[in-house]
Amino acid sequence: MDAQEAKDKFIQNWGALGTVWGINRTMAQIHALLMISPKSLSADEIMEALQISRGNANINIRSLIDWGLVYKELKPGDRKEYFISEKDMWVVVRQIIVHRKKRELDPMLRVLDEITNSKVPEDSEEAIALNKTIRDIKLFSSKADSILEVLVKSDSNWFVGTFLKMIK
Amino acid sequence: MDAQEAKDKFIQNWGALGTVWGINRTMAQIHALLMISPKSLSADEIMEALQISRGNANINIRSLIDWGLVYKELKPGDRKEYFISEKDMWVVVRQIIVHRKKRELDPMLRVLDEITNSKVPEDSEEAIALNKTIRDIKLFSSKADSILEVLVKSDSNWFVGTFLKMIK
DNA sequence: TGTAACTTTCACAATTATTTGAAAGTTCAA
DNA sequence: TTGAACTTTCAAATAATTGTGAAAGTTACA
Repeated sequence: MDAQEAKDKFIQNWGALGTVWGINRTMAQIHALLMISPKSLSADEIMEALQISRGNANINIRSLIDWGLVYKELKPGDRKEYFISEKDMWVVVRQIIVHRKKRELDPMLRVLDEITNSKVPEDSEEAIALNKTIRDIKLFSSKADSILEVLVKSDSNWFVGTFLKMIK
Repeated sequence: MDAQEAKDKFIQNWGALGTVWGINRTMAQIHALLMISPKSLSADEIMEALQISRGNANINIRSLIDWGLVYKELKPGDRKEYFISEKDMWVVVRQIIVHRKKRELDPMLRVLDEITNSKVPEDSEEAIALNKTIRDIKLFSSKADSILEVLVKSDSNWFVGTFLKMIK
């Protein structure tokens, strides 16, 4: 396998993985491309490498910046913007967790609270089961939330080290 | 809010959450419906409650069984199959992790191994960066894998308890 | 066996998500 | 200011996913 082939394979697969992680294919591919690029790339270079349109490139680069996975780099004396990716896997995963927690877990918890606070009368077996399910999810989520908080705030080495010690 | 309204709201939102978690809307809705149902339901009851077709109900019920989130229940003297869901949130999340790890993480790691084993010549800055990225991802994944293994094998109370103690 | 009750399959339809590309907007050096 | 270089937007096109429903398949029991 030559270098180009290996690169393509990596980008393709990272893209496929992204789709099942709530990250669209192009966004994940741009991220893959930047992760394996030793230097920052311009929008045009990204469009060229992945054969995508300007609009598509623009939107997905912005999303990546939004997620904290890609940074802008301005070169003095050049009007173009260049992009460089976060390369520390720990930080990458952390950013994804933070972002998705905010986008998905939090709204769900809001809905559950809304239902809880509206005091659905427990006048049927069904209503009781609903309330119990909601209580369970909230309890579980608050635990998951604490764990994710720690995970997000801690340093990779500390976390993995302590964790692996704990299970011995 | 009455009980029906609360139920619908819960089902709708659980469905929406599913879509961003690699689980399709209907599959998540059926799961929600079963989670808040104190008794097992037949395919017809599910179709009726969610207003979906027989084919759709069938396929998604099978997937849920596949994921280990729903169980068949056979009532003596009744040819129909009834379905009941896993209600322990810890088990639900665990099953999802197991299933997705198998479906997503493992194939990615296979691709990375394939690239590594094909010995891409490190004859350019790019090829070096690619190899480094792949090494990093593999290192990270193997750590994540150990952690998930423990998480999957352990009991909820033990896990959360030990974890929260550890971070104090 | 025959047949009624139930489950599964699958071609096509509907829906949803993504991408394109051209036009509008912005920025900055002259 | 102007206009060239660059970025952003968005309506329409395309692609991908999901859902439908009727027909085929399966099963159990008379």
